[in-house]
Amino acid sequence: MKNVIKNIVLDAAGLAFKKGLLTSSVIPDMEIEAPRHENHGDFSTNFAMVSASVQKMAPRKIAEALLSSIEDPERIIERAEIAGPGFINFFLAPKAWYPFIKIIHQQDEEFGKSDIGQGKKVQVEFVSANPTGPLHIGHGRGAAVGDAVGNILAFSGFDVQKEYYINDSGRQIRTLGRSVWLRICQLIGRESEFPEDCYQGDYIRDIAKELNQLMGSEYLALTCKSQDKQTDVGQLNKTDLEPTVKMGEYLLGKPEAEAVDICAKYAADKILQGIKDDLVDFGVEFDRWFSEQSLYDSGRVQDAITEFQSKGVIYEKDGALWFKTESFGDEKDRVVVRNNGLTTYFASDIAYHTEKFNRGFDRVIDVWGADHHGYINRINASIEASGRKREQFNVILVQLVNLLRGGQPVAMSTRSGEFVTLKEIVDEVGKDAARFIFLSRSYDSGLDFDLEVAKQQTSENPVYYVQYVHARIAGIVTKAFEQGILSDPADISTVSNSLQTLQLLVEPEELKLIKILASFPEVVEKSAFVLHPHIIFTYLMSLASAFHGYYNRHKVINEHQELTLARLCLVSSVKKVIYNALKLLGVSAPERM
RNA sequence: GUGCCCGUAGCUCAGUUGGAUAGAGCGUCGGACUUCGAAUCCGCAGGUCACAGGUUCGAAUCCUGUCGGGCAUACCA
Repeated sequence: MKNVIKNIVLDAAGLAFKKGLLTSSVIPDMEIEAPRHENHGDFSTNFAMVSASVQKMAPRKIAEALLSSIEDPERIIERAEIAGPGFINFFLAPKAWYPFIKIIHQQDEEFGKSDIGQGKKVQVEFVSANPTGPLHIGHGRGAAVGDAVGNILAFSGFDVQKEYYINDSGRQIRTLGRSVWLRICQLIGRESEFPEDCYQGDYIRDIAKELNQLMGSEYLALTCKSQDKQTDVGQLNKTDLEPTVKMGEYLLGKPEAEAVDICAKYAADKILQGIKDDLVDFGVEFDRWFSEQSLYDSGRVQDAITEFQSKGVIYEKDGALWFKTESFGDEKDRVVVRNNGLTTYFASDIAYHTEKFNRGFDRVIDVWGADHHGYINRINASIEASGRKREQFNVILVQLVNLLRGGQPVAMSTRSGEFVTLKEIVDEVGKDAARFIFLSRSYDSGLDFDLEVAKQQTSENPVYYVQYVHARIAGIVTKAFEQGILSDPADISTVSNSLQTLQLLVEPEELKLIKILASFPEVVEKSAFVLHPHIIFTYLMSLASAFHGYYNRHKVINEHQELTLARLCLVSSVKKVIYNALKLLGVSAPERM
């Protein structure tokens, strides 16, 4: 609709110039927007104000010239007026809006979809938590944001791939192995200290216990099974592993380094599997799980370093290799290979991001916790150094989540291993409530997540407010069938074709509802453009509010047959849009609650 | 010290490519169910948009500075 108005304005400007009412045919960037206040019309443009300097005329004079040249054969515009410093406000005729109901019924689950992405390949990488422990609430927010952004972009015509980067290489994995190994040692009665830098959580004990009890044959079965996975749980010298020997005893007979290695691989695989399960329960599915180790195995890390060396952006100093990130806007240069010969994480990150673009993505989006913001500059540097444009890479920084219970902060400490996991949260409050709350606020702001509020089935909890609309409408439609008003589900969409019937929808609340419905595609587009899913949340709240207000004031099923049909048609289009919007956020739309 | 994010109603936050009288939820108080689902609605009250300058027809929005909060500042991962 916005575009329709824009074209009318552009045509009018051209005509006004032709008629000599305007002095210039130049049209500056103008805006068509839906004003905040209803008495400012359905749409408003600042055309006259932004044109003042090129036209060398007063804004109001320009507005008058424009209005006198407007052609509107369809009579979409009921009236237009000049207001304030030179705004032109358009009030649309009701009949301009009714066709949207038809469009919604026709397009159904496609309504809101667009092609602004033009099929461009976009990768959204998110969560990517180290497989050294279960996901916690912060990962949950990142998961909800990344998943929703991916959905919104896909709905907007991008070819989206969702990816999880597994940090399955390096020291934290060895630490993981050591942690499990030491717990096994404790289990089998061998005195050993448990250092502070090891993972303290109880899940380490559980894994240790499990691995310790595993028979050789069971272990072999597990490793075989995981061979087809992308994560490498490791090659084991299988020849000397007795099927009937417990793994604990077996490991005891091995050199410690090897035992730690086996523990690391077993634990990482186990934890990763847990992460995958938790994400599935949270409604998040990735297209690809990408292993950091694979970058080393395939030589891509070395290739990336060599490539940058040949481009002259990597140099040697103090026995280490440095990437000239400072010349790309970073505070200082960064080490990629330490003087002990080991690569830093940055090295594999460079290789990974190079690899992403080599896979053909036009655009790469990373979702990170806000505590990683210091890495933006250096990854940007690597993107530019590899010949890509900085605009092709976006980082979404997700601020921290404060977990509360009844207003009181829930103590969490990674060091002691005492933290509430995502799984516990999903188990307690449900996937829908958790996701909806995660997406309720801009990820630029910290978020208070109160478990008690998230559990409440009251108006304090926004997810029910919106889902209730969907269920309520489902209830109304069911009722209409029971009363014989409808005999076939197709009846409703048949009505949507009848402008004559829809014209019975004259209540202000009805027109307001239709206008909100009609704006959904623009809302999705904006959300995709700024990569902010909470815009969909805000939209859902206003749509739900408009519906509830309407419902409490007017009867959908009433004594007038045709009006009833028109209203059923309207509310079922509300239901469809609620469904589509919730789906973008990964929240279900129940028929009954 | 430096960099990034934030500062809007009592609380939690929308408002972000600059627009007109700054919005919503919660909380307070008062109303609405023998009628389609009250997990709902209606009404009242609540503001120096942290502060001070600047940019212009116009600033919560952009720029500079100050104050306050969070995060980050490794040849750690």
